Order: sequence, then C-alpha cells, then structure tokens
Amino acid sequence: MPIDQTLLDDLEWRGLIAHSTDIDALREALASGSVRYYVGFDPTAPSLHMGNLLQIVTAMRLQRAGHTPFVLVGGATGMIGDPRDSGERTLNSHDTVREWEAKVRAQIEPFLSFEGENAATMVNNLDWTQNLSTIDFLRDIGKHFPVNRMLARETVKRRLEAGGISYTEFSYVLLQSMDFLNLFRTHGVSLQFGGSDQWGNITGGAELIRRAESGTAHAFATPLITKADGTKYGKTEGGALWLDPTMLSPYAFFQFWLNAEDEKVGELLRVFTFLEHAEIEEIEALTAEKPFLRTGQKRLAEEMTTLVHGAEETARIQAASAALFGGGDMSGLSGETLGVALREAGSVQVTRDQLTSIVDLFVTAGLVAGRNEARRAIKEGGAYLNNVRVTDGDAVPGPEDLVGGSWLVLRKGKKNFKGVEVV
RNA sequence: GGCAGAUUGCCCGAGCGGCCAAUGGGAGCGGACUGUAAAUCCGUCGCGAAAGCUUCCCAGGUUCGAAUCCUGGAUCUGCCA
Repeated sequence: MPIDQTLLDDLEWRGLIAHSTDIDALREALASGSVRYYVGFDPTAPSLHMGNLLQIVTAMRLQRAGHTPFVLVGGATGMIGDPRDSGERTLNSHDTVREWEAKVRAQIEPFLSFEGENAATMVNNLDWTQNLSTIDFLRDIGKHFPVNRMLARETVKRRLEAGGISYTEFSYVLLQSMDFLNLFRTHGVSLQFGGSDQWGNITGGAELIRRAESGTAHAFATPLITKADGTKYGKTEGGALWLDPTMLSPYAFFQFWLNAEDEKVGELLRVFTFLEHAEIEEIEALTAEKPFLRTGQKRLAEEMTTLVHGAEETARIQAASAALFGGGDMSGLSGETLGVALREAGSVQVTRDQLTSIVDLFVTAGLVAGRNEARRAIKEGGAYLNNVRVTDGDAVPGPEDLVGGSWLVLRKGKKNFKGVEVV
C-alpha cells in the first residue's frame, strides 16, 4: 500500500495535532514507510463515546494513509483507571471490566480494516501484565520513573491540590508507558497518539522507550473538543454521546450533531469527517454567510451518523427529522410516514382503552420525569400535542386527535418529540 | 494511634433550635428572540392535582419542635506521632 505523503499536513490542517514530539522527525518517519502506531481505549464504560470517536477517526486517517494500526483495549489499565480531575475513580469488578472490554473491542472493529498489508491488530495489555511480578515491574519499569517528575504532571498536581490521589491511580502512567514500550519491543510500534488529556501518559511511554531501549518513538495528541464557551463538549440530555445505539438512540446521536454551534461546525467537520479540504472550506464559508441554512450542521450530522450507524439508519433519521420539524400542521402526514419518524424519535404503544390524560401520556412517553414536571411544562406553555400547545393537561385525547389514524405526537419544548401509538 | 475540622438537594455553597423543602450561584428544563445555533432576558427546578409526604452522611437521643443541640458510627481533610 502506497504511503500518503500528505497525511501530516492533513492532520495539521484539520487541527488534530495539539501536542507532538519532534514534529519534523515524525514527518520523516511517516514519509518513509508504513508506521506502526497505537491508540488505546480503556473499558471504563460499556460503550465508547464522542471523545473516543475522535481517536477512532484519527486511527482511520492513519490507516487510510498506509500506516498500520495496533488498537489496544485496556483490559489491565481498565482495572486501574487513569487519574482524572473529578477525583478518585471507583474500581470496577473483574467481571464488569471483562464485559466492557468485549463490548468496546467489538465497537471499534468495524472502523478499521483487518485485511491487507497494513491490517489492524487488536491487542490487550492484560496479556503482558497479568503474569508480571511486582518485583519485576518495580525493577524494570518503576526504576525509569522519577517520582519528582511524576508529581510535576498537571493531572497529578491538580489532584494533589484537590484532595489527593491513590497510589493506584498515581501509578497509571507506568502501565500505559509500559504498554508503549511493550508494543515497541514486540511489534515495532513507534507512534502513539491519543487525546490531549492523555498527553502525559503518552510522553511517558516515549520517554520510557528512550530510557529503556535507547529507541526513538513518536507521539502526538489530538485537541480537546470544547464548546464555543470552552466548556466540555459531548453531552446530551441522556449523558455522554455514546456510540452504542442501545445507550443513545441514533436519532439522538444525529440530533446532537445537528445542534452543533455555528462557531464549532467548521472545527467539527475538520476533526471528525473525511470531507476534503475544499469542501469543508466551502461549507464553512456558507455557514458564515447564511448560518440559518445550517448547511454545516446538516452535513456534520449526516456524516457522523452514517459513519457510526450506517447510511440506511441515517436516511431514516433524516426523513424523520423532516417530518417532525417540517412544520406546524401534522394532519397532512400519513400514519406510515409519521410512524417511521416517531419510532426513530422514540415512541410507546398504548391501547385505545388505555388512553389517559395528556399529563399521564407525557409521563408514559418518557418526555418528563413525573406528573409534576408534565404539569409544569404545560403551565409554562412548553407542551404540545400534535404541534398544538396543550392548555388542559387533564384532557383525554379522543379518536379525532389521532394523526394518520393511530398516532399522537407529543412534544416538549422546541425539539423533544415522542410518539404514542394507539393500537 | 492522638488532636482539630468537615459531611446540606445534580454540582458549588448558605443556614447553626421554630418564620426551612431549606438563601444564592452553576448546570438542567420551559418561554420570548432566532435558524432544531450562540448570546440575552423571563420563568421553573424533592414527590404529590391538593391535603400532605419523604429530605440536609448513617443510627439513636434531648425537645412541644432539630439541617441546626447531645451520643455512637462511617467517610474525608489538616496537624502531631
């Protein structure tokens, strides 16, 4: 497979290199042949999320450019958990980690190619840690880590100020560094990348390779994706932007991207999509000129949902969004069209004789947490039945309210739809 | 091991015997504006239609009455050993 010489320029253009080791050395390495690189994912949840997706997409870029991926699922590091600012993690049980490990692994696989000259390889750091003795670990790995340097790391400093850190999490960097060293030794892996929050762990590995092997390893980190105001990105009402469709519906996933801020669309298109430079620049210009068209958001949502959930699902969601957000009057929609749309958005089934008050329907459909909240929404004028503002929450919808013969369209606020199918 | 301090709703943080379901800020939610954007402004924000019910780390106790006082326990922080 020929090596794409423009890879690093492309990564830089997209703003994907927030930190790196010697960039010229990296450029040279990437130009001279298929580089074996690694990126790791710890099974700290049953699904990957938006932050991981950025790493996956980046791994895809490198593979498409001719380099050879080694994807590490951290069966061992997942048992420990890397230190984060929010405080000490709760350790997960062996069984839980095993289970999540399998899920995460299966989730990553479709994105990479496991065939051809630069086929991807999945590795698990449990393989080289589970039989490692503590003494060997301390002698072979620990000796290369001056505690004063470890203490100076940003994450550790913040944790020390914020109340402390366990020895377990403090040691995490040794494990990840050892992973890089091990992959360097056994597979000739010479490049690691990851999120910028991992930069300390990543350079730890490069440093370890230098000390232990006198070898040269490269590394870079992708930027942290934030909202326009600098706060954390990737949150939906339901929590994180999970890739697992059972944890976050593809419809909600699509809506997340569709609602991207104007100021962020260009950046998101650059880092997350495979669109060509010219096309992105064109979209950026159009977004700046006519933001109300939301061209960038639509394209972003389409690209991302297609990547994660497939083209068919994306087409269904687009049709659903068009139906639901198309306009005020629903009466013209057929039951079939509406049914498809509402099943995407989320719906419940109710039998004809189970039809209850509008308040209860909002609760049943899961649009609100309780009847109080439903009544509040109605009082605030934020509750709609078939796109008509609800004034009397105690009213019970009758046959004349059924759109397309069997559907009630509930809406809370501007964009939260749920369907009730009356059967 | 000793001493001191802390623990309040999703988060931060007031309250220090009745007027406390608990000030304030943030997040969230709704409305207005707009474009299913941002910013802004307004409203809302334990459960319950209401009466009322369950809350202020946990378990007891004092009191007519406790988030507020006492006892024991848990966890965290600091200082000393």
